[in-house]
Amino acid sequence: MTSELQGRVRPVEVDRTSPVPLYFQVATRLQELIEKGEIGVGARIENEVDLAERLGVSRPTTRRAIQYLVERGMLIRKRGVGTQVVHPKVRRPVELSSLYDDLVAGDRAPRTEVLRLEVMPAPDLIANALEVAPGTPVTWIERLRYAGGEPLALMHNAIPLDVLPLTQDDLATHGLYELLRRNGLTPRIATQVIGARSATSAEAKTLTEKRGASLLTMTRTAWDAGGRALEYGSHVYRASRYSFELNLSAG
Amino acid sequence: MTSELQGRVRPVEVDRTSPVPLYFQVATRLQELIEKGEIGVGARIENEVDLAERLGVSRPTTRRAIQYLVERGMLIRKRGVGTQVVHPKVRRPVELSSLYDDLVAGDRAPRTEVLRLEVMPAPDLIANALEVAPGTPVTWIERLRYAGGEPLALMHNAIPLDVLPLTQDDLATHGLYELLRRNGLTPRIATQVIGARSATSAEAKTLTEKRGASLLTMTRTAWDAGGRALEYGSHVYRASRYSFELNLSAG
DNA sequence: TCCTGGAGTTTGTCATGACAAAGTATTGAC
DNA sequence: GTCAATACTTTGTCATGACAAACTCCAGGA
Repeated sequence: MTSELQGRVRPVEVDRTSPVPLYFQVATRLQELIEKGEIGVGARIENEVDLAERLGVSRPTTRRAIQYLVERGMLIRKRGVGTQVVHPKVRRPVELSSLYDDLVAGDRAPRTEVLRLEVMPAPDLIANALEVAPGTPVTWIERLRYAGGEPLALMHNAIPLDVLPLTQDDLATHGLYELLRRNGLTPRIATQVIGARSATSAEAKTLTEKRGASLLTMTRTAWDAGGRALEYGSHVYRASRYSFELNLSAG
Repeated sequence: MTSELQGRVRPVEVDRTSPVPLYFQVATRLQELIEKGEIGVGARIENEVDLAERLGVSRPTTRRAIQYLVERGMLIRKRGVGTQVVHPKVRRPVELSSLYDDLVAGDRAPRTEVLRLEVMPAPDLIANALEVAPGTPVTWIERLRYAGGEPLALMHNAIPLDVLPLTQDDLATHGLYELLRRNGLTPRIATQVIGARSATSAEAKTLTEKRGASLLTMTRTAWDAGGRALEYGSHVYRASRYSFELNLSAG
């Protein structure tokens, strides 16, 4: 019960000429120390006041750095006690990225086949999800996504025409989210529903599954920072090849 | 193009005698105004400096209140532009709650049947998920969850014995998370994997589904603020009756 | 022995002041 | 009239100072 938990952080230098905010420099450095295990799980880090003084930054700056890691689930703070390492890895909140990006990052050789691409007036269901008037022109896309040479997912998307016109070539070589971002459209908020159902015979054939095989379903609507609906998607994944991973943290 | 977007917030009073932090009072009041539609979607709110002055609080306090709503997806900020309402409802991040709590909240009359409850040494898979030594004593639970009189989910959980001893009676009438919280154990971080598969004949029978019906699967490990693993769960849900809803926001 | 009270530690909240950076709008030159 | 430079607005970052609240620990009294 003495000072066994008093893991002291090593010197952290800040670069005031850098355009990177100081609080972020401090947070990044702390994160490195924790990920490398130099500050072990369970250890308390230096208190805010001392840490600030040693780094030559103000206490609010130090606080903000620590807060950043608290929100990511690495640290917890207790008033009167201190700040403790609870997990050596960053637990990201659920990410807002496309399947394509995920596969690229996971080195699973994605390929996309565009089955259909047409402009049509939005039916009620889609108009409702996108919060636009029924009949608003949208680009309707059906794509088959392969990974490692095998079909993985059948994807249906609707993108309002005035958000972004899309071509077959773009979609064959890039993820939808990448195309959105490239045009300055950044998804910021999304609502998703994840469920499951059995494959229809057409779906089974397309995905090279048996009829009645279990499929994961995901429908999503994504909005940009301005509150404009960018995309509605209704996808089915081969449950035998794919699952969703989530990291949650509660306030 | 004049000032149509300049929705000004009405007077907001702060109560300095209240134990509720000022930033939270301001945030709550702003949230109310937005939810009631008094500040419409797309409207800009007053700038930080003016708002602070009018409320008689400092700019950091105002900033913190606004930041709180930004993180919840109601507002977005742009440097040089201002702060804009993008959504009239709070978009909560994915919640860390149990199915039981959700059903109670949704008024779906949950009922729980405890099929099995025993203490056993943790097998490798579970020990691994809980990050404890293999063989550590855990309480192993199998429960059948009903909603609206019908079976909804078959739930398997492992709780380390030194975290919390459990009895059959407790579990029949309360959700697992409620029991944890009641004993001062608050889940703070969790990792989940959501997938799907076909029901085995035993599962189908228990859940009154046809053999081969699609089931949603969810495995989860939850940790408390101290980084201690509280619970490992492996559940299957009737896909015909249940799906997961998520709200995401990307920084 | 127990437990109550107070001192000390550490994070939580709040104020004030200052400058930087990123947009927007206006003005002026060509 | 068009375009570029400039002024202005608004949020982003940072410092300093102060007090409050929650927790731990130890000493003293019942």
